[in-house]
Amino acid sequence: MIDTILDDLNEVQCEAVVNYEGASLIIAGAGSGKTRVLTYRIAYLLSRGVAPQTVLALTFTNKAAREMKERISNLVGPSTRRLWIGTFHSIFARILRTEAEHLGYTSAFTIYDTTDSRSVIKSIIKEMNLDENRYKPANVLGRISMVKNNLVTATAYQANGEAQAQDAAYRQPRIADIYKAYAAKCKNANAMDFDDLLLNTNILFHYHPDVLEKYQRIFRYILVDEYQDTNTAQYLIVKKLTAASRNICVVGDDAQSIYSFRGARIENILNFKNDYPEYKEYKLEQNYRSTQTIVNAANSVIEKNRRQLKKHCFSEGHVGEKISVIKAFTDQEEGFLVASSITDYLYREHADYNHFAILYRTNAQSRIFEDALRKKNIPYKIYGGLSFYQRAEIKDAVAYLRLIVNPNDDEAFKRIINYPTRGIGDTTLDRLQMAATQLNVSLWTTMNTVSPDQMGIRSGIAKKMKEFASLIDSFKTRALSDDAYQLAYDVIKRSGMLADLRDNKTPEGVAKYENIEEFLNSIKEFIDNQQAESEETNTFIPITQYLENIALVTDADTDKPEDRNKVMLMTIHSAKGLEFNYVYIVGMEETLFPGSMSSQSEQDLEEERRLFYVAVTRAAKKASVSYAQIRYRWGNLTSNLPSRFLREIDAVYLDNAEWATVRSNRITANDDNTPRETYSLKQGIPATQRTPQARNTIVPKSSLPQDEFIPDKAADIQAGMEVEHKRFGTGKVISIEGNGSDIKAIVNFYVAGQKTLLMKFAQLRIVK
DNA sequence: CGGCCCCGCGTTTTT
DNA sequence: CGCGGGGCCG
Repeated sequence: MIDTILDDLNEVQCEAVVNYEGASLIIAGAGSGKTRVLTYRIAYLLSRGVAPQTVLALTFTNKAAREMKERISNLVGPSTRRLWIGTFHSIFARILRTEAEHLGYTSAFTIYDTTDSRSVIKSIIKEMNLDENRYKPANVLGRISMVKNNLVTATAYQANGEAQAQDAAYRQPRIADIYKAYAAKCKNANAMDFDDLLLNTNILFHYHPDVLEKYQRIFRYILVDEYQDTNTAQYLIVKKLTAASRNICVVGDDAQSIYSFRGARIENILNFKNDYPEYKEYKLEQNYRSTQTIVNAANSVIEKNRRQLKKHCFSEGHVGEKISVIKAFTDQEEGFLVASSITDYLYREHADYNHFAILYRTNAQSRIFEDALRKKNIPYKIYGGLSFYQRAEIKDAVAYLRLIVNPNDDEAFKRIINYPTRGIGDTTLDRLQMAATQLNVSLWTTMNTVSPDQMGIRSGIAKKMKEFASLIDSFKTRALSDDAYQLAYDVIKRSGMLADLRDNKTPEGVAKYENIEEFLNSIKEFIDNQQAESEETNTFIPITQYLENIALVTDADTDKPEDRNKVMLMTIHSAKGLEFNYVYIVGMEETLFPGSMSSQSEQDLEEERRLFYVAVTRAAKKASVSYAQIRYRWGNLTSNLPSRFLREIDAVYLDNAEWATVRSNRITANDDNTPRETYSLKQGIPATQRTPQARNTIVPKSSLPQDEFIPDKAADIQAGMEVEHKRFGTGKVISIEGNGSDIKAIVNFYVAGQKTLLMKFAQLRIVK
C-alpha cells in the first residue's frame, strides 16, 4: 500500500518522505505539495513500524492540524488517533496540564484570551495609579507578549538594563512593574495567557530536566509545519525536545513568513543548518496549484526582497489568464466592480461560489464587500473576524463554566458576579478587589475567607455573595457527574441567564437567545465528536475537556455545511495555506497595503511584500487586484496612490487594458443616493487631496494643483457665509461650534452634503 | 446601583 | 463610522 503511495510524489517529494531519520529541512514553495509531503512522511513512518504515539507534528492553526490528521488517516487508517498532531499552543497546553504542579499551577488552569489579559493589565494600571494615556493596556500587553516570546520573565525583565532604558525612553518606566504584577495576578488566578503556554513549557523543561527527558523519550520524531513562523519560545521548545533524538523535520517557506509582528523569527529557518549541521535539504519548487502566469508574477514580486533562501518556483500548468487590475474610483465602486467580476466568472466558467475569495489587508475592509455582494445576492462568508466565542452572551456562559472549573479565575469571576443582576455592584467589587490584591489571592478566595465588614461590605450584600458562592459550589458538585452538555444547560438555566435573555424581546435579545441555543448545540456536537473519536461510545466528556478545547479555537476553525458554497472573505493572514480558483486582492493602495506602519523600515516592507506574495499564490486559475482612488477611513475620505506592489509585478503578467485606462466616473454601486459618492473626477483626486485631514495621502509632484488655492483664516469664517473647500466644493456655513483648538464648522456643501470640519485643519476660502 | 448617553479613540495582521 | 468605556442621572 505505502509503496504505491510513493507513486503520487515527484522525485524530491519522495526523497523528503523516505529519508525520515535525522534532520530535514524542507523548503516548500507555495503550492508545492507541502502538506502532502508532511502527511506522506508520517504515513511512511507508521508503515515502517514507528509507533504513532512517538510522533509529534506541530502546526500553527487547528485547521492545519485537523487537515493533516484527516489526510493521514485516509492513507493509513485509524491508527492516527494516537499521533500527537496539534498546534503548538494546544499540544503544550496539554503537557502543561499534566505537569502543572511542577510550576505551582493546578491542571485546571484557565487559558486567558487576549481580552482577559488586557483587562488584567488595565486593572493593574488603575491600581498603580498610572497615567492611562501613557500606559495603554493593549500596548503594554503587546510589549509583555513580545518579551515573553523571547523567554524574558518579569524578574529578568526588571533586571535587564537595556529593557529598562528602552521603556524609560518611551516614557513608560513602569512596564516592568506592570509585568510583574500581571504575572502575579495570572498565577493567583491559576491562569496562563497564550504566551505563557510557550514560556512555561520552556521553564518546565529548563528547571525539570527529568520532565524534559521524559518528553524527549516520548517524542522520537518531531515535525514542524510553517517553521518560518516559529518564535523564539517555540524554536527553543523544539530544539530541546529534539536534542537527544535529533530526528527533526521542518517544513517552511521563508517567502511566506508573515508573522514577525508577533515574534516569529525568519532566522529560525534561515539558520537551521547551524543547529543541525548534519541536515539534509529538500527543495520543493514545482507549484501544482497555480497557472504559470500567477507563479511567475508572484516570483517577480518576491525577487525584490533581499534576504531569502535561493529557490526557483515554477509551474508546468496552463499559462492562464493575466492578472487583472481593477481600478475603482471609490471604495464602494471597488466593491461593486469586484462583485461584478465574480458574477462574470460565475456565468462564464460555471464556477461555484466557494471558488472565489476576496482577500484584504485589514478586517475593517470587509464591510464594503459584504454590502456589494449582498446587493447582488451573492452568498458570502466572512472567515475569521469576530469569533462566536467573543460574543458577550457566550462569554458570559463560558465565564460560569470557567469559574466552576477554576474558581480562582478572576476574569470569569468579574464577568458574572453581577450577571444576571444580583445587586453586587462596582463598589463592592472594588472593595473585594482591594482586599484580594493585598492578600495576593483570588477574588473567590477573598470573598469566601475575608469577613465582609473587614472589607466594608454591608451584610445585605454579603448575603448575596454567599448565595452566589453556593450557586457556584453546587455547580462544582454537579460537574463531577454531569457531562459538559448537562452542566452547561443547568448553568444557563439556574444562573438566571436564560430567563434574562428570554425576557429581552429586542432583536438583539432574540439573537442572543439564539446564540445561547447554538452554544448548547455546539457542546452537544463536541461531545458526540469526542465520543466518536475515542473507542467507546459512552465516554464521559466533562466540562473541563470542552473548555480546554474552546480556549484555543477560533472562528476560522468551525466549518458549517451551510457555509460550504459561499464566496470567502478574509484577511490575507488567515488565507495562508488555503487556495481558491479566483482570488481578488483588494485595497491595493499605499498606506493600506503596504500599511502606513510598514513603509518606514525595509524589514517591515519586506514582510508586507511576502504577505502580497502569499495573497497572489492563493490563486489557482486567476488573480485580480483592485484599488480605489478614494476611500473612507475612520470616517474620513482619504486618497492614496496605487500600491507599489502593483508596479513590482512584471507588467507582462498584467492585463494592461484595465490598468492603463482611466475610467470615467461611473455612478455605480452607490445607488443609495448618498450625495458624498457623486464626485466628478475634476473635483476629486488625487490632485486636490493635499488638505491636512488627508495627510496620509501621498501625492505625486506632477499632479499638484495647477491653480493656487489660498484658504482664509479660520477666525474669519462665520456662520452664514458661503465657503469653498478644495475637496467638497462650495457650501454654506451652518454654524461654528466648540472652543479652544476644537472649533468646528458645520458646512452644508451643495454637492458633498453636510460636513463637520475641524477648523484647525480645514482649509476654507470665503466666497461671500 | 443600574441604565443610558456621550465622548473619544482606533486600524494591521492572530494562536 | 462603529465600538467600548466612562460618567452622569434617575
